Formats: sequence, structure tokens, C-alpha cells
Amino acid sequence: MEDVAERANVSRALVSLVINGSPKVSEQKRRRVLEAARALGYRPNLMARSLAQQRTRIIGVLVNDLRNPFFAEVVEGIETAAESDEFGIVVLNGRRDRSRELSAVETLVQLQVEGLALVGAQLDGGDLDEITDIVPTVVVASDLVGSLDHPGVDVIVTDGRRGAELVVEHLAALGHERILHIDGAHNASAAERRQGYRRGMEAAGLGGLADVRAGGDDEAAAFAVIDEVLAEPAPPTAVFAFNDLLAAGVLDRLDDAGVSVPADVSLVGFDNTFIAALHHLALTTVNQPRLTMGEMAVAALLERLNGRDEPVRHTLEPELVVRGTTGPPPEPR
Amino acid sequence: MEDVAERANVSRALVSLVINGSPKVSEQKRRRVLEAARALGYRPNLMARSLAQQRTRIIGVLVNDLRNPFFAEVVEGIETAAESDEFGIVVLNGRRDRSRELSAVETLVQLQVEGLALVGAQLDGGDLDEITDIVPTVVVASDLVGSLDHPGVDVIVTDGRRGAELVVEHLAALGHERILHIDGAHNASAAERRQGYRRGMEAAGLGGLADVRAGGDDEAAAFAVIDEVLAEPAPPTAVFAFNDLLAAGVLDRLDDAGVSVPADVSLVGFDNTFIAALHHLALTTVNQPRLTMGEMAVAALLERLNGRDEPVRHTLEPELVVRGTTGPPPEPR
DNA sequence: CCCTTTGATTAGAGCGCTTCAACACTTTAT
DNA sequence: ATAAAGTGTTGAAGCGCTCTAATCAAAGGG
Repeated sequence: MEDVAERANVSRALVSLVINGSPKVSEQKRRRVLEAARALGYRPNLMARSLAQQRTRIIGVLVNDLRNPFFAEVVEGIETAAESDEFGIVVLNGRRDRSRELSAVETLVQLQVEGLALVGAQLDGGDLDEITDIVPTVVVASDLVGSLDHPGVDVIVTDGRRGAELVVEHLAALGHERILHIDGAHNASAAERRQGYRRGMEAAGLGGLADVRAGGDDEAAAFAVIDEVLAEPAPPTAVFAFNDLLAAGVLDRLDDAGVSVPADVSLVGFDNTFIAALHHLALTTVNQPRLTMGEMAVAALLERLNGRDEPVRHTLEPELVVRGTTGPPPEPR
Repeated sequence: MEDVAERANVSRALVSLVINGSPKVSEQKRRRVLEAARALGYRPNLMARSLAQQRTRIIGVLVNDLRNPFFAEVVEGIETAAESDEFGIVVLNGRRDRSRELSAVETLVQLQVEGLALVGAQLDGGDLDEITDIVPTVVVASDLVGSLDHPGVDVIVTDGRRGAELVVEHLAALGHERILHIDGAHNASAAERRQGYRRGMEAAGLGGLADVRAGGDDEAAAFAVIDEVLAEPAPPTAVFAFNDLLAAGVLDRLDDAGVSVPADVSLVGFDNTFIAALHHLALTTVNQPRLTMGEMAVAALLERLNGRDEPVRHTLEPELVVRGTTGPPPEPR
């Protein structure tokens, strides 16, 4: 910067003004500065700038698992929205490990991000105690335990309970009774969906048949469960999996076992990732408006930066997407 | 920091030493400082630290498209490797847009990253002219046009040419002759695979039947091509798609058209993403060692930081993974 | 008993930028 | 003509940290 100033015969301060597009610079000097900058290949140092400016224009994003296309798309939504507000984002990947998530949040805070978006995070409210009064925080696509107590935390979720109910309603309407739910284990939104499943079963008068088994969040987690239930005397006629990845695993295993979908068993996922849309799977699933969620997350953070004080909670409506993996149960013989 | 120093009755300098774990601090003062820091909820400002230290310990990662699981996994490899060398990474998403890639690189440079990893980038050599003598750069999973001319650029690729040859060899060995290649259009590694395809066809004595059509890098790109070829008098008996996503699209469309795979048409993808492994697709594909690629990328950057001057180029061996979408061509009738 | 050595601590400059107050110069109003 | 107001420019302080060189205290050597 020094060099640019010298070459253009102006002060360092003026170079700064030009770089930041201040209107109160004469056309002549502006030109001189820009040319000098180009000639010298000058690049402003963002670290120094942020330090001096006391702001970074960066939103920190912590994502549960980048390999899950669902999260990747939420992040894209965040990025798009941030971009249009002239914010950058820094994405850190928790890779399903809570302690990694914790240290990632710490890193982001130290990076002086102006807002924090936790996408599908497994952290609980306590982990955020100190954080939230340092930086506005929004929890996306997962319902942090205890986030209700945090006046500093906004929440953007799709109503997982309702989504699960929709699934059960759909299956019950088709005539299914033994509907199994393979859950997301410790996953952040697992509890909600379990709850919705139970409520749905009860509402359909199937409360006594409710059956939840521990799953996880990828294909492999489904294998053991499927093997297990197929060996039982009255296996389910329908399976509601925690998410699309898990559902894909279920499908694989049913396939292996020679069980055909949906003729013998119906299957439903959750998230409506592109995987569900592949014709070969044609998975019935529940859509979450990912891009919207990302956009709303950014909007919430910006509102906080503009002074909003009360927490906000947006619950989006899930939508059942019926494809080819659901149908009436097989005729009992 | 000032406050911490005061509370602990020491100088700011000592606080810095404690925070950075210097060995030359008495146990007593170390304790006092740590306690003061905790009491005050002190968090070092990474921006200020980087500025003073003149280093960031950050590797910038530009990725072509985060939604493609292949890239997401390469990034995970990079992250893992970086982590174990005490580097952080900042991931920017080009979202398949070259101008976005360009500005992302600019941002990363201004962020003072110490190394730049371009994963599947579409940039060409010229775009990097200025960059590479500012920051060590490694190109991963794509062969930048003109990267050969850049002594500042390292390259980590899987041999796409060989991979494509393997595919053609496999199909030819099964008896296929009309093997269509749907390419990756402007995608960075498309040219290489096209070339491998052509070479493979010639080697198999099928040079005259080589047929390459413009595809892209997601499912949708396949639709038009499939519709087109199916309408022709002698449609291909095998299709080699640029990547797994594209192959999934092909599969969908063939399905719609009532063409069965592999009985009527064989299909091969590329990348061996988890999608290919789904039993329902069971896509024959070519594996790229993603994690290794990520690790090698980081290794290359670190070597540069330690003074290596000559460019390095690692070409990894692709591996054909035969699953269920390939078989002998249908009997001609 | 003084001088050197060693080890722990600190003052202060500096990292590259922004920004505020002050300044020089024009223009306009009086 | 002079004061007031407006433009464009600059000097210098300061952002939160690190790090070198200097300082200080205690210990060891002759």
C-alpha cells in the first residue's frame, strides 16, 4: 500500500479511499492510484482490513456433514444469500463429531465472524452459552436441545414432527399398520421425527404398533436393523427412515434379501435430496426447502446485526413427495 | 488481552507467551494468566494474530461444486490432512461458474492463505499467472489447461485417460462395439477422459465407431443425449458417462424409455461416489482415490512452503470397479 | 565480593489497513 | 474585499496481536 501511494504520489490514506470506492476522491487521483495498484499487483490484506475496520463481513458456517447432499444444499442457500448481502462465508465441517464441532465454533468465533450458522449441529444449548452473547447465532435444520432457553439463538427448521406425521398418515392411508421407524440416533433432528412418528401412529390408531429402532445417518446404519426385523415373525410392511441416505441403505438391504419395494414393503425417506429423485430409487420422501432455509438463516443473522433482540423461530412446512417406493401393503395370505 | 494482563498482573507480552504455550514461562504466572483468561472469557483474535505473525496457517480451497459428493470427499481429505499439520482450511464454492471461481481465488489470496488447492477448478493457466508466484498452488482432480507451463503449480490427478481406457477395454472385452461417450462438456477433466475414450476405442479396433456427445456434470445433462441416440437407427449398446451423476441421469432416462440395463445397454460412470455403490444403481465405474488425493495435495503445498521449487505432478492410478450395469451386449437379431 | 550466566519478564515497535480530525485550497455568499 | 461553506487530501492514531531486544532478578564461578 505504501508502494502504491508512493508510485501514485499520494498518501496511504488516499489509496485506502480509492480502494474502498469512496466518492470523495478526484477522478484524476483515483485513476492514478488504480493504475499504480495494477502496475504493482497490489492486493489489499483482508486480515489487516478487518482488524482496522473492526468487522469482517464473514458469516461462519458449521455444518454437520458435508457429504450429506442435504447439508451441502443448505450451505449453498446460505452462501447465495450471504453473497447478495456482501458477506462471505467460512464453512467448517464437523464431520459428525461433536468435539470437532465444538472446536470449529471456537475457531469461527476467534476468526471474528459476525454471525454463526449451525447447520445440523449436534451441539447442545450448554455448548453455546458463552458464544451467543458474543456473536449472533442461528441454528438451521436441527433443533438444538435447550435452544429455547437461549434468547440469543434463532432457529430455522422444517417441522420434523409434522413431516413425520405426514409420512405416517400417507402410509396408514395406504393401509399399512406395522410401520417401522429407523431413527437418526444422536442426530440433531432425530428426536423430533421420532416424536412425530409416534404421534402419527397414535392418531392413526396404531399406537400399539409403533416401533422405533436405532439407526444413524448413512446407508450402513440401516443394514443391521433390516436384517433384524426381517428375521422377526411379523416384519413391518412399511419403513420410515430418518433420512434419504438411510433409506437408500434400507432399499439396498431389502433388495439383497429379495424383498421387493413397494410390493412387499413400502419405504419413505426424509430430506428430498437428489438421491431420492433418481428414478431408480424413486424414493417417497419429505421435502425440506433447503435453499429457503439457508436464506432465512442469513436473514435472521442480518436482523440481529441490525439490532433485533428477541429470538426468532421459523418453522417451515414440510411437504410429502410421493414417488415409487410406497404402495398398499401386500395382501395378507 | 490488555484486561487479562492487568488481571493477572503481568504484561501483555507474557499473556501472548502463555497463550502460545511458550516453555519459558513460570508455572505460577502461567496459571495466573490462564485463570484470568478464563475468568474474562478471553478469546484471541485470529485476524490480529495472523497480521502480527505474518502467517495464517490457512489453506484456501476452491471447489468446483460442493454438491458433487466426489468433490466433497476430496475436500474432506484435504481437511483431514491439513488438520494434522495444524493448518485450517477455508473452502470456497465455485458452483460451476468460472467467474465465481476467479473471484473466489482472489478472495483467498487476499485472505493471505498460505496455500491454494483448486479442486476440479475450471480456471485455466492464464487465470493463475499472477497468483502462483504469490502463493503455492496445487491443482487437484483436474488438469488445468496450461498448468504445465506453470512452474509454480503442482498437480494431483487420477489418470483420466487411463481410466477411460479401462472403461473401453472392459466394454470391448464384453463384446460391445457401439460405445457412446457422453462427456463432461467444459468440465476440467472432460478433455482427458475424451482422449482416453478415443484411444481406447482405437486400441480395440473400434476407432471408426467412436462417438462423443456433449454432456455436462449432472443428471439433467444426460437426458437430451439419451433421447437423441435412442431415436437413431443404430443406438449404442454401451454408454460411458463422464461421471457418476451423469450416469445416474442416463440410467433414469433409459429406464423411462424402457431400455433395460445392462441387458439392452451397458453403462459406466466415473468417480466411484457413494451413489454408484447404491445397490439399486450398482453402477460400474472408475474409482479415484479421493482421500489420498486430498492428502497429497496438502503434502505438496507443505513441501512448497518448505522450499521446494520445481513443480511436482502426481498421477494416481484409476481402478475399474465392476458392478451391475455392465454386461455383454444383446444378441443381434 | 564482583562478574558472568541463565532464565523470566517486559517495553515498544511493527504487521497493513482504516478513519478522524485537521488542513489546504476553491467556490460561493455577503 | 472577507467570511462561510464546501472539496479533496493527509498525518497520525489505533485495531489486537507478536517478537526482538532490553531489563531485571537470581544463581553460579572465579
